[in-house]
Amino acid sequence: MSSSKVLKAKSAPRENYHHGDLEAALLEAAVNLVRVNGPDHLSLRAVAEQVGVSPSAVYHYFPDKDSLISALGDQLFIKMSEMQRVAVGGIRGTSARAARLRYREIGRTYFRWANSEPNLFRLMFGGFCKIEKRGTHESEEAFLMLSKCLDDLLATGVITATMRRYGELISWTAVQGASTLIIEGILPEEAFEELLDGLELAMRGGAK
Amino acid sequence: MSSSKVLKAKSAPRENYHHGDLEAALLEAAVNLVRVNGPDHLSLRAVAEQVGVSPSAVYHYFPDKDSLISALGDQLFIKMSEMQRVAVGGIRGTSARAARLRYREIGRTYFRWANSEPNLFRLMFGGFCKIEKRGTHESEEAFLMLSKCLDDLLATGVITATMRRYGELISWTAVQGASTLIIEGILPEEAFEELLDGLELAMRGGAK
DNA sequence: TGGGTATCTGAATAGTGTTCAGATTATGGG
DNA sequence: CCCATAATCTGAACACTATTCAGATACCCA
Repeated sequence: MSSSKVLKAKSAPRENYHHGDLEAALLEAAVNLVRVNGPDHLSLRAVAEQVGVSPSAVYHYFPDKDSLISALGDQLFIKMSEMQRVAVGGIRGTSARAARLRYREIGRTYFRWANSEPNLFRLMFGGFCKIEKRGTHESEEAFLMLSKCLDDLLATGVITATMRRYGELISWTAVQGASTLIIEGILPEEAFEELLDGLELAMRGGAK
Repeated sequence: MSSSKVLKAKSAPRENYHHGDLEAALLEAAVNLVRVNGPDHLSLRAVAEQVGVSPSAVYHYFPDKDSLISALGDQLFIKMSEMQRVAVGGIRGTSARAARLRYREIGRTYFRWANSEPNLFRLMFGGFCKIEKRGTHESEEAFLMLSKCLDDLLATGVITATMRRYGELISWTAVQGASTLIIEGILPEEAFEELLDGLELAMRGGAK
């Protein structure tokens, strides 16, 4: 199945027995394999082999294969919320225009992440990583970012107070759902910008 | 891992060599296993064993394990759109109230399906089944049902013409996303009804 | 320097998807 | 009715997987 041999870890190609910090190297190797082969079809042995270590070595850092995947999921949630912070931070200003751009950019970043790395997105939201308390925490951070963005929209008079109440929920779920439906080939890619148009319009109105 | 032995296929417990129609029996066994163990962790051998057949027999009906899963996905898409038809058909009348109830019921049925069988939902939308042309077809059928429902809402003056344009996209993606986020434990279950409230409100307004 | 400990290996077990030669049964034509 | 042919299923094999554990290795601190 594996047509081309991948090179070992870049940080420590052939160190003496003890590998600097395996845990990180394993996660890095795993994320690359998942990206290519999907969250199912991840092989523990392949991860170990790519790092240049015995399969058994993995079990000193993760009790399970599923635990490795869960840890990977946590890492991806953090990475994703960092991308959001960068994206929204890149648009400055207190004008209504800036607030609207920020709103759209939050959604776009979410979708771009999903669309550029579908297999990682599937890992995060496909029931692979058992979220106990960690993942929820990171998700709430992204949620707060969206919440703050909607506050700006309300302050600048772009959205109504009524829709402010439901804006978070609708925006988040719609962007999440669109990401899934598009990467699974059920919705066309162009649908996403259209969705953003619709969402912005919906946020404007909504009063009885 | 398997604590309790499951009984053989009900239709033909121990027929003579040739099993009436395997393909259906295999799919039925597979859907039960996926429901319990998740779309990953599905074992071809376990499917064969539950039907009471050799593992090799599967390959006369499906070239692959992934093909079996894809076929299962197709079946689930059909089943889901049938549930939608039943749900929306149960609410009759041309009043605005009936139209609103239908709108909510479409979303609820979608979510109820996801929430009651999370592993089947994950199979459908988690990148397991490679949709070529089939899955899209069934999805479009469900899409048309929602579309017709929105037409009723427009005709009875519940929603504005502007939001009619984006209503399908927003509603579908939001319900899809909420289903995912809730079954993965990221959003609380109560959020769904709140989302429906918000969606209904959003459909009402939206005009500039 | 030596002892203790964290780290990693090698081999073994049980289970997986997949292939293929051959056994078994159904089916249709004489 | 019987036989040849085709469809269906089995058994064993291969390469691969996760997981366990006794033991080898290298680091670190006393």
